[in-house]
Amino acid sequence: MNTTIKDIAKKAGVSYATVSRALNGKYGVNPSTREEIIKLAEDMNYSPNAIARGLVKRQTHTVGLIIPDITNPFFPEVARGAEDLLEKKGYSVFLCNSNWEKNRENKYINLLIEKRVDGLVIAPSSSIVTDSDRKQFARLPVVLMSGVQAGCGTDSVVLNNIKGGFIAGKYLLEKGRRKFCFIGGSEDSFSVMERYEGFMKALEGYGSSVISQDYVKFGDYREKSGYRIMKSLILEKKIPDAVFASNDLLALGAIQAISEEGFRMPEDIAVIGFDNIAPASFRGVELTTVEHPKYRMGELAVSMLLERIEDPEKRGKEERLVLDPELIIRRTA
Amino acid sequence: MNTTIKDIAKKAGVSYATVSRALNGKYGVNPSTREEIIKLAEDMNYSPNAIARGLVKRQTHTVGLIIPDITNPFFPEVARGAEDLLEKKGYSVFLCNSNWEKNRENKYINLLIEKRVDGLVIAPSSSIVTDSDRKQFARLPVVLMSGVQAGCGTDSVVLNNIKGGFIAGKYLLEKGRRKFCFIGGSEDSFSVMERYEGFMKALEGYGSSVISQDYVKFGDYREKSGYRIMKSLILEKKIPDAVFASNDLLALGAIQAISEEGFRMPEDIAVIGFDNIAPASFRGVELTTVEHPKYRMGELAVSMLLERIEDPEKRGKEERLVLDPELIIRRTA
DNA sequence: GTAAAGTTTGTAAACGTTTACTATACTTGT
DNA sequence: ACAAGTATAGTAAACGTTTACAAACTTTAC
Repeated sequence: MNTTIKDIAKKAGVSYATVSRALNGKYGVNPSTREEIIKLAEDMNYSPNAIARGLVKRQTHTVGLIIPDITNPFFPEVARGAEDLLEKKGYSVFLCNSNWEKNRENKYINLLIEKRVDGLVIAPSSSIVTDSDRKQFARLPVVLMSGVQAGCGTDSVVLNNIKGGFIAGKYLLEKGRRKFCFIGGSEDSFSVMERYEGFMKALEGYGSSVISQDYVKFGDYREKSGYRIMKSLILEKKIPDAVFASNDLLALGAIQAISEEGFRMPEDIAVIGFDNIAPASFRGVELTTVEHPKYRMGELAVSMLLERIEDPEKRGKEERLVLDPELIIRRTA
Repeated sequence: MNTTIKDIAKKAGVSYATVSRALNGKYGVNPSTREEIIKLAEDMNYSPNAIARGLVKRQTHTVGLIIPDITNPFFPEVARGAEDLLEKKGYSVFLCNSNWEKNRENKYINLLIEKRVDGLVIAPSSSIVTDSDRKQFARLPVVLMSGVQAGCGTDSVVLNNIKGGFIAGKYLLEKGRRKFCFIGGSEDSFSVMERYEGFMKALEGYGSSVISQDYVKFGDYREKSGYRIMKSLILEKKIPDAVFASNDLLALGAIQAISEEGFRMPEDIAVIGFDNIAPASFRGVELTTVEHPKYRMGELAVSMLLERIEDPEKRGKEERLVLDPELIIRRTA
């Protein structure tokens, strides 16, 4: 069994209140007894029980981080940004993969509330915030990240996706491209649609001459999906001169199909991805893409959360932090 | 304030022991009262306090996962394997990045012990297990992963690195390569040295004619390091016909240097990496490498840990699970 | 009709802390 | 020498559960 404060008290011949005070550096205990107690604690291999402390203090110094999938190269950086700041502030973090399932996400939210985390950072599996979500979010500070609609009723930190799509489209246009293709992840995804919207906005004025609806395709967020979409487009003899994918994985898949079919990049077809995940910068890939400050996003989300945990005043104002994207020009466009 | 069991008891007009029993599906409460209590709990938005429960049951259904860096593409898969199984078993997981710092790792171990996790899965930042480690590990079930020496005194799941190095060397030899280069991460890393050892074993009988000491280089585990090492080797006119890197990131860096310098792969120089991280399979990369069952490793480590948590009998036997590597032949060798 | 057994409920202690309140023993200043 | 203040320590309640034990009531069996 673990040593407790009472064991120490007994050995030191004092009450356990004194031990608590001594160990927590509180005012009002004789320096010599304090010293003795600290030494005793060390000798007895004492480790304070954070569970018991959490019960009385009603806070656990723990937060939950719910993301769709840590295996998706977008999220490790977000997680790292979050964790680094949390660690510095003395918090621990529960990692939860929702696996893009609303159901698993909800189960986790409930579980974390039961475990009395001090707050929640969520990169939601789906853009829509349900009533049941809202009910849960009322119980504790929550900050949403990435792909969250304005007016969702919760604090959030997001990317300016519209701008991201816009700068990609604008660049391609300036490079003289005139036959565009858009490959998106899920049509239900808010951020995908925003990127699409921004992209189309850049193309305004050029109208349907530069992008026709059968060059706009949706799948899931995976490489394979980008590959399949691009491949079948090419096989149908629909050859664009520029492809904008709503994320890098999709773009990577598209690249694979494009080079398999013998087209050169960017000469024949230019490709721009989104997010600037690590593999995008590898030699032999060198994907032109839109930078998404992932680490920063995780960090900011946590910083907002901590503010709200520490100061209840700041809660419920539905603040929205918007990060700026940036075009990273490499080989493929 | 959150609803407690007592609030429910008051409203239902029963003692709170009864509420506890009802909610936990324990034997011995009248079906109709139980139903009423459950309904009441729902209406009152009751969420059981896992902290309080943890205090009395002396278990938290929580484990800690300490890894060097979730941003390193090796670890997300490990983490996912761990988390998937834990989730299924009703456990939550603390994610901790040691950032390869022994100091941060130790801080985390202490913190997690304070938070009374039921067990720990650690991918250590350094291969050596110190006395202070051992002292902490005696307090709770611990399973070590990856790069852990036999005889370290703790249960572990590892890869057969020697075999991994061996099959890489053997394959290269069979392909007629005769001028080898080895690029390793830290020399202090046990798994790097094992991979080296296996590699050299394959080359036995050929002796120093095929690999000289100035073709054996160490750096850190990052892409940049592989790039730098390979680049300077080539600039010194030391041109091997085969490179074996102790991990894929290093190999990716080496590839970059090699193609920048105008050599063809595998014709001029063959490259084999290690771990088979996701980017290794991308088009334009297609790195030949040694598969490391990462997801499985996370899963197995957790499964061992859970065994030990649930059955104290199984503790302290220093069991060692060894996974088998496998050569994945792609473009670069 | 009653003893035995079973069902349902309540009481109270325990888990390991923190902390408000109280009590005692020293210091000071006058 | 004594009132007032200060430094140090102790007591006990609280945090929200679970659970051993006891109590009350209901069935069942004969």
